[in-house]
Amino acid sequence: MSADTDTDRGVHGPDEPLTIGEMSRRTGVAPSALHFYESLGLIASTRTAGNQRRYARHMLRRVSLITVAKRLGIPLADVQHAFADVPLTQTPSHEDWQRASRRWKRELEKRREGIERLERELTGCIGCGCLSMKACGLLNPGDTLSSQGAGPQRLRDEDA
Amino acid sequence: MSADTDTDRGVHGPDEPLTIGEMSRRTGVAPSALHFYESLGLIASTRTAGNQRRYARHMLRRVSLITVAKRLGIPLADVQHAFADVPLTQTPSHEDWQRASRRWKRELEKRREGIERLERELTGCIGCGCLSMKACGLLNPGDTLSSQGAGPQRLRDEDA
DNA sequence: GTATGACCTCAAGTACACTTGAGGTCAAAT
DNA sequence: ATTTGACCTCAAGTGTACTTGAGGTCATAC
Repeated sequence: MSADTDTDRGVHGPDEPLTIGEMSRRTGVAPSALHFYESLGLIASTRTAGNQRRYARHMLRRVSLITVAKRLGIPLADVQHAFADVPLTQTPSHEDWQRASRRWKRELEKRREGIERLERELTGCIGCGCLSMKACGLLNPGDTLSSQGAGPQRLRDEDA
Repeated sequence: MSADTDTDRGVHGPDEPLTIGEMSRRTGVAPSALHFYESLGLIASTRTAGNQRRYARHMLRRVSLITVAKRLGIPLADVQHAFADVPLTQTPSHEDWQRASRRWKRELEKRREGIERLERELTGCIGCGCLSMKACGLLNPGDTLSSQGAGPQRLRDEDA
């Protein structure tokens, strides 16, 4: 409608949905991956009369969050949970995204704290060179304590 | 030899190597995974006359670091790099581990900073609810700026 | 009206990180 | 000597996260 020279379709008003190609270019995620995410229910699309996908704009955000999660090593299953009550089929409200933001933030905090703990411990190790010494508490799960039973395994606690 | 009642073998002096079962129990990593890591050259073992693996004690550390890396979503290929000049076949020196510690620390720093940046941005988003609004800089790679060319893609910068 | 590029589905393939299974050996205890 | 549990190799299977390809449709431009 508006005379314009975008690549795909004439540029749309801010409420018009995006084609899969547009989504892909804007998020940097391959169309095939978008198909895949949709098959998992992480994102959703409507279809045109001719069966082509159209994405509401708020899907950009979802896709971006998926990308971020991937960078942090968060599996898609967990991402699904983080999106738990952000509506998929209609534009989410402020409150929806706020709740989700908080959830993401908590997740990030947990990860950051894990890293920070490790950094502190490694810093100690750099000082004393103890990654090669018995004294280091971090990566020494039982060297001199081995015969004393169930104890050691310092490194496996935090999944629970 | 020493009369003792450990599960595998009588408890060994602090310099004796470990069986794969002992490694597995102490690190929490399955024997099959240890085989696999060995096939990738991430760890190494000597063999007994009867072709069974024996692990030097410093391998515990390597395995633990691999485990940590996995928790952080670091791929094994990168782990290999982080171990670049920690000797595999002989006990690493102080300096070897110090260099490695520093490398690990830098890696952790990078990850933490990525997370922190994201946290800051998300905190802003929680305040304003803007995960659903155009004003948010974080997850809004080009909503209103789309037709202006190559620009957006805020979320893909830091791989390089 | 026809060519071109973007899109569709579905099946199969790929890469990573392992696990499982079959078939057989090793080693400590009885 | 024989049993038992730990170990060996090698091949194939699993789960996650996609990509690639074949064969065909849609939509816009000329």
